[in-house]
Amino acid sequence: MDRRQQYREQTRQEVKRLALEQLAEHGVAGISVNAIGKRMGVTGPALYRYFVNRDALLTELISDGYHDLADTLQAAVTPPGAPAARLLAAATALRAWALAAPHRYLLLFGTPVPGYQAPEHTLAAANRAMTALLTAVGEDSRPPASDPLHGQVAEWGRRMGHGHLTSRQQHWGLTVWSRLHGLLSLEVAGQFELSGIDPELLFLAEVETLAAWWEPES
Amino acid sequence: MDRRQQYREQTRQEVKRLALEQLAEHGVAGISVNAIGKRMGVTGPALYRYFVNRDALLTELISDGYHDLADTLQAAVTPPGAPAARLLAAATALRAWALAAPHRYLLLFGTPVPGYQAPEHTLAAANRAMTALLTAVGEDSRPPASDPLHGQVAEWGRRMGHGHLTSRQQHWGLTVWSRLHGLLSLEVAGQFELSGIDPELLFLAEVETLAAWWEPES
DNA sequence: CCTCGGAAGTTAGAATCTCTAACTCCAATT
DNA sequence: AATTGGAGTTAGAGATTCTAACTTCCGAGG
Repeated sequence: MDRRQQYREQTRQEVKRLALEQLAEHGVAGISVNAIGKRMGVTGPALYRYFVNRDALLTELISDGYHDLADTLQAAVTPPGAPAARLLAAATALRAWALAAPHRYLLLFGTPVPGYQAPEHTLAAANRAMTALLTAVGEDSRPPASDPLHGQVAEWGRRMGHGHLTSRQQHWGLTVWSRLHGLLSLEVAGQFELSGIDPELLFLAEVETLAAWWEPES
Repeated sequence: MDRRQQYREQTRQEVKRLALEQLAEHGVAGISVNAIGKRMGVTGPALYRYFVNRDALLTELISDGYHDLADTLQAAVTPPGAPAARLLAAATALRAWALAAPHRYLLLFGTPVPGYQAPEHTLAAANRAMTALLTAVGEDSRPPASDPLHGQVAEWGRRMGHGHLTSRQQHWGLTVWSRLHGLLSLEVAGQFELSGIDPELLFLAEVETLAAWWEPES
């Protein structure tokens, strides 16, 4: 890489780092090109050399976020173990990741950015995160189902590159994901704040319920 | 009510109506005081006679939203029936409500508005919605549990005015709520859009799983 | 019926934002 | 050494929310 390009990349990273700080402190609306420039000791318009506009910056933050989450989940499920243990590891890692930067979690999975349309590249990152979760789900000895739903899920899995799993496993993975996300998004949005209920206990109870899936059928 | 106050109230309602239109069309960022004024044939600053600031307007939309949702859920669970049927009714009503105005759903349960702090009045409305859902949950013949979690839930239920239900029922209600919200928030945020999976089937499958709770224990 | 107080609306403007255009300047490459 | 192009600057357009000062006008009370 060219020396110019190195500096350029360095600056881009610094912009994103500061943007994440502002995101953490003041939410997505706090990500201001002018403010970031000021923090870098530079005027606002200078940054338009590095990002075509504010949305492009946000898009890149989202994309990076998906990749970071995928790495985290992948690391969490890498040590092999019983499915229930892997699920617990993945769920715990997911929650830790979400709570470490709530605004970033919401940036990925909350209210979508108005004009934003996920580019190919981002979808791939999102898929990596999903695949990591499906890895945690793993085995399944149940007979395959053949609803219309399972057909759609199977087709989706083929396109996403985890067609080797049964559609039941993939559906189960989606269910795991949506249930964990349900609790996490409520927690991160502060809905439990005044309730006196510890969201962690709620979360762990849900994980336990999910883990029961692998116990012998009744 | 004074005639002046009548006009005033009428204007306030019109502002909120237009705000909801803009919300539906362009998201929360599209709610602009100036734009609403223009649509009403009035300059922007005129509206500050009716709402102290933009946040106050948003807050009122949120509050109204909770009340509307509570009414909807209450109506859905009013015809008595088997628990599973009531749950299906409530879940279907909730989904219909969310899909009828996705941006409004996100306004209530998505990324929180930056400076926003729910006023007492809003919490009461939110509680009404929760109570309607708990009504759908209804009976339970399981023995009570005594985790720390169930203690917190029971305490919360007492404060919220549904202390007559067992903590298990209340916990179950929270679970129902978070699972439905998990799927709905993903659907409303457009996460299933390119997957080829029909979110309704996913939703109904989850409702079915929830309904199985009332079947005799294994 | 008539006055008058206060509500409602206007314009002007401050402070913020994103983003464009034109310009300067410096450094690396040729 | 000359040139080219990237990086930064200032100026400014067009938004935004919101305040302040001013005008107009209507409903309520005498």
